[in-house]
Amino acid sequence: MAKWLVKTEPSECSIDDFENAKDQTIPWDGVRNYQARNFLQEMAEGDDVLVYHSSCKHIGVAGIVRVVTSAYPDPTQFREDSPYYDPKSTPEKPRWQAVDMAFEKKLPRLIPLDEIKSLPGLDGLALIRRGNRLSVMPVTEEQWRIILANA
DNA sequence: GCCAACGTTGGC
DNA sequence: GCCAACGTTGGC
Repeated sequence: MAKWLVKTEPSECSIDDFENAKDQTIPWDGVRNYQARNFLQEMAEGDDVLVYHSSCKHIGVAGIVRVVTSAYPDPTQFREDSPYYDPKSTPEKPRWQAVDMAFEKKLPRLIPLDEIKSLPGLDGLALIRRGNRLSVMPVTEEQWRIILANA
């Protein structure tokens, strides 16, 4: 099973939204960056994902969700009324992918970004590379262990 | 609200 | 295919 980290603005979709949805799944859509999309495509059912809250008061890793589908064409790219509409996408040649995710758990406490930055052994993690804007990224077993050991 | 860093776009 | 202009991300 691969492991991942996704960024989200909690005002859009937070770990609490997942928890409140409980048995339902939430589509992870609206990703409009090719590198991030490629990672979405690599995701498989059963993969674990760290949920990172960005652009908010308490920035950091807030919980874990699970991938419950493989990637499929992101329906929002075809909807003209969606902020994620992409006129260059067609159902025959979709540009963007989505996966469905389900709540796994909320961490006992949020692990703040500055704490993650201070942990040794995370130099390779895209999240803390300077100027990084990637919203979907792989996490190695080692990085996963280091981050969660701090929860 | 600021602004550095980055990705994308489009003219040439 | 280059690169300047522009828009967006995201921490501070």
